[in-house]
Amino acid sequence: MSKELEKQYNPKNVEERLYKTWLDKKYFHAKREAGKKTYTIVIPPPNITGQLHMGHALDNTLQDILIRYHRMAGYDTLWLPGTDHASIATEAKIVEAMRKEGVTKEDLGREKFLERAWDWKAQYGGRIIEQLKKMGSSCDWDRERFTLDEGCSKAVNEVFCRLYEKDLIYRGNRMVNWCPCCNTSISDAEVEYDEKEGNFWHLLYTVKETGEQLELATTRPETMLGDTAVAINAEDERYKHLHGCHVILPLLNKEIPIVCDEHADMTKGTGVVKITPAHDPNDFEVGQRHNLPIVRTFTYDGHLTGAEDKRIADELIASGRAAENEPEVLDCGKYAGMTTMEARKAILEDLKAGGYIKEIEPLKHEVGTCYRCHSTIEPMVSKQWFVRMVPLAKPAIEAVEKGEIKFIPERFTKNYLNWMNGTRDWCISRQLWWGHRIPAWYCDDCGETTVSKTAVDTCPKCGGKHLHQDEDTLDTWFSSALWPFSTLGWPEETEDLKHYYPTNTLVTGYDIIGFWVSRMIFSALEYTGKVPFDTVLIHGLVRDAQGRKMSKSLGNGIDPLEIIDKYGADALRFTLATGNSPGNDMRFSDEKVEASRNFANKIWNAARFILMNLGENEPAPYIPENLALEDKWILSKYNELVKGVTESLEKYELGMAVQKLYDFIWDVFCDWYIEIAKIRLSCEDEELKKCAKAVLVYVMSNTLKLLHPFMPFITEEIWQTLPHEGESIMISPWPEYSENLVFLNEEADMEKIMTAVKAVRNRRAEMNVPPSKKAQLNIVTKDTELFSDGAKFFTRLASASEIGVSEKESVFNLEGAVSVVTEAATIYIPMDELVDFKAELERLEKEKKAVLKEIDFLNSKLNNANFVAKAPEAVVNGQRENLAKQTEKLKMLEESIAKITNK
RNA sequence: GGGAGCAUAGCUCAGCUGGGAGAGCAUCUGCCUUACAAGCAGAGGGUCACAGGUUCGAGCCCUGUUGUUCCCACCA
Repeated sequence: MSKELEKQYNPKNVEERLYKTWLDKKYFHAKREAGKKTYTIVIPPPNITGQLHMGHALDNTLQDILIRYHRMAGYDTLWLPGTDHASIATEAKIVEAMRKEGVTKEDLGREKFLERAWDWKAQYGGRIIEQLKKMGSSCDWDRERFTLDEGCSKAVNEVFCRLYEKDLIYRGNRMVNWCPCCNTSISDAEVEYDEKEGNFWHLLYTVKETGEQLELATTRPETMLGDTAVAINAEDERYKHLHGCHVILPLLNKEIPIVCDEHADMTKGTGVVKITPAHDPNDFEVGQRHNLPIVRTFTYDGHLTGAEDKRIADELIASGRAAENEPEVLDCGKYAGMTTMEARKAILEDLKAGGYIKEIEPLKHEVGTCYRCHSTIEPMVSKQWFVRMVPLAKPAIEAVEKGEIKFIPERFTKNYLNWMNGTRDWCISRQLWWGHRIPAWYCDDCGETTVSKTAVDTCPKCGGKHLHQDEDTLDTWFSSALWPFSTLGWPEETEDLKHYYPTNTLVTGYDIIGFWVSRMIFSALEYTGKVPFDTVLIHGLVRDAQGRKMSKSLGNGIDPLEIIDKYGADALRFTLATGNSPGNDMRFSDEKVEASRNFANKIWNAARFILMNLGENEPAPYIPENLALEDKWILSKYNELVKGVTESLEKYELGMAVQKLYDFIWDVFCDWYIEIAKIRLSCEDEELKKCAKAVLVYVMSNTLKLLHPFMPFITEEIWQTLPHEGESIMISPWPEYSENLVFLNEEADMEKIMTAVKAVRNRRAEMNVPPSKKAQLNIVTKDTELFSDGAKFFTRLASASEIGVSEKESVFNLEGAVSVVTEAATIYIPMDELVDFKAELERLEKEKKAVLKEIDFLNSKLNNANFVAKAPEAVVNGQRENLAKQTEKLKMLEESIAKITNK
């Protein structure tokens, strides 16, 4: 038979072939269909530095589930893919690669360096896209974008110019976080705080006027050369006599003032603080308040400044071109050229020699580090471009407060609002080459700054022709912030933009709410006047089996591609989608993937079984006329499944949806329905056979559709092999809940049979009776018709040989029979030689006791007037029904007991 | 210092708006029952962290405690 499937599911024979077919048929391509509702997701663009890791795998699995579901549910669906140029991260990698060749950026020059960067992009950007495809991601690859491509760059320039015109972007000397390793400024958001061992050095500065020694403490003694004051609190009684006095800065023998400032906290240390406006954010503020000079003593690459540095700075200041807050530079003399750590050592030695150190106190403290290279951040006064955040944040806060954007789970709303409310001006310029160059030109003749979308060759102020463009590039997140609309063509009013914007769902990890989500929201509101998306689905981190973060340094990362190779993409996707709720971290282990792989295999074999029973030219799935009890039962269950899965998906409860599918397919369909269907499949009546086959095909085929978003490959492969209508499962219509498939009575009847079957199996297992040993069953029940018709189930599922059904008296000789009691029936199993009547009696008594307890409990509840009065009617009725059932069961138990005792 | 999450079976975790706790893995027993041993049929195992409170009723809501993880914050 041509339709025969292999005994085990082998993803390798399936995945690549199907993905290619889907691509060839353009199923992923969004066609802007008139009259259909749209559903859009833009991918969080992976960095071109990396390769696919588990975080991407999770993120993209969730997106693909939502996308595939909406596509089947009849939406005009777009999943827009792309990559991020990742300015600082990529540049660092390229510089590192060059270092191994002994080449520096400066050797190469900007142009050649950028050529190298684009080569890098071609190589690694392409690789990560290929990896996304291996996951089965149904992205519209015809619309693939890159944050540094022409359109996105155009959007970046447009935004920069607009903000500059509205005075929402400015340039100035401010305190920024400087990474001496990456040699660039970074934003506040990019600083990570690590706890490090350090010391508190207590230094002594001499007061010029009184000669006394003023004690102050610092964690960074190497900054002392840049001190331009010491601060005390005006209220501090200890130092009131020093107001207006000066201290002599050790080593430099320089006189600096003592100022009164609220920053000096009387309760901490000695209450005296040294002030280094050029190299500490707080001190910078103090300096501003007291008009203190700003003396820079560090170079931007983390060394102490020398004569040449001073000469350049002096020249600038002398030229009159210096901006506000332009720092002076100190020639650090013997310390010039040392790294900051070398300088710390040398300065401490000299201070010690001079008797300026009173005490060294060990201290653990949080040190700012660069989120990319983890070097210690040097706070520096530097001339940078900033985005004014307060006016931009306001509408972004309101949009979320008004519910125009929903976070799932909801608690991340607070996280977002905290971030937005606390945000300070955003430093967007980077001293890097790989990125969007800042569209600002400076006139060498008059110093005028011109910001423009296009290159400027004439100064609009003085008409001068000597202009140069700003050397810096923009923070990589500046372009990511525009991603939801720049990728759709903004600032042009493109058809895509009109059709697919605003997008619907953003799927991302909680770790970049501040970096990315918040910036997209304020950007979208400012430039497009609309929210960029209506829902933010937040997921957690994928950790290793021990719960540790996966990281390169730990070497505990699990490569998704290896998992796919070993277990298949569907198993990986299923693992990532299951047993996991929004916003929570999850642990990843091979055992979990194995369970998923087993599930795939289970489905595969269910399909094999069905196919084995089908002939050639079977009709497309349909519901036959002559439905049996079990057919109505499974159809009703299936119908509930459609409802449940759809509702869960609509509520973004993907883990819940997938759990429902797992339970239905394995426990309901395979373990019960297929087994029951075998009864008719093996009978002689062609009509009955046909009916069973039809229901099997119908339920299987439609359940595959429900599962398709989660496990796209195996579902397509099987669906194609089964009788079907249409080209592909992925463009077939999503199953709908139908009132015609509600069979509550049949469900209840089937439950009675199943409970009885389970009870018989249970008794047999307890007594270690192997399935090969068949036994008679004598069923005593009020539902004689149901159980008579259902006798076949017991033969098939409960190892029964003969079955007798009666309302009262026995059909068989019940000498030496054990009994099982359910709410609907008492079943006697004659198996004399195996029965220990004493044990049997004990067992029955035990069960009776349990039922009595239950009845007691229910009675106490129902006799509680408060409960009956206040609880919902349905709950009360439920308890009443249960009581009736238990009472019936009690009666039957008592009869069974009587039979044994009366013998 | 501020904020948030988590604490449920031996392990990993579900449990949606409060109506007498579930899954996978692991353990134990019996089965190669003609789709599947990556399987089938059973079993054992939980004071839902602790203490109060609200309620007819709390794993779920409120308060506090303990443990743990994360985020934010300029402590010199």
